[in-house]
Amino acid sequence: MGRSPCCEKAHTNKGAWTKEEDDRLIAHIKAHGEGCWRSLPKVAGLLRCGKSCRLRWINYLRPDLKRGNFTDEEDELIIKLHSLLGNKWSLIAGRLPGRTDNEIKNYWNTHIRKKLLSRGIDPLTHRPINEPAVDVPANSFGAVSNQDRIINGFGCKNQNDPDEENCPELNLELQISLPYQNPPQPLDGNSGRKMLCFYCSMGLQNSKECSCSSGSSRGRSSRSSSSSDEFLG
DNA sequence: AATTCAAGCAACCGCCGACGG
DNA sequence: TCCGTCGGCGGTTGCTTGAAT
Repeated sequence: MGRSPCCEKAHTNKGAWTKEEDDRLIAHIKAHGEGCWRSLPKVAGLLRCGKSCRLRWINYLRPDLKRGNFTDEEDELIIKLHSLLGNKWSLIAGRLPGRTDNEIKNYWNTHIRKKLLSRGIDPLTHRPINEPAVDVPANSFGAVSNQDRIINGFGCKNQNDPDEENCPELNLELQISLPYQNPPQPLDGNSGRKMLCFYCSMGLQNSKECSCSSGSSRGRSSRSSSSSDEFLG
């Protein structure tokens, strides 16, 4: 007695998607929206598993996807988020508009891991590689010490009292907020570039510590709940 | 020019939690 | 409360492409 398969595998295509399949999927979603993935293939006339359709749409066909290389800013943001969240790719992707969890996961494994290794940082723990081994759980999420945060450039220690946290906002007690979208950003007077404080770069515009601005409004989706609205609240 | 190897990426697999009956 | 279904997620696989020999 195993779990029933997600679809009838004997009559589904696998492997790379053809242009025709893509077109069918796009046309169907444009006409009917993202409805029930399980029934979508049948309705759309696709010989594909519903999961496969969903993956193809989310990772490749969605119109709001940002294709192309990652910027240095995106690199650094991914590194910061990974040090805080671990391999929670969907959460990380939520902070990078136009990027998908799969894309970020692949990018991490192929580029950022090497980048960190070349800096002498263990991509798993975000610790210096030659630092004496400490008892670190396999999952680095939650295992990142204050020292690590300082090492990685977002120290939150109170300089006067190392035992006191200055950043209650970084209590990532698994309260998830929605991806922030285009918060108001002050301009750097010299370069004209938009400068974000750390809190904004992490999507924490509502943070008391935010030095950029206040009162920004953010988009909401149907999945939001009153508790998850208050990220780190 | 042919072959081998490695890197990059799209797609698949299986597990888990949420939800509804 | 239990059970089945579904969507979503993270890990992994395998194909494609380009570099090296």
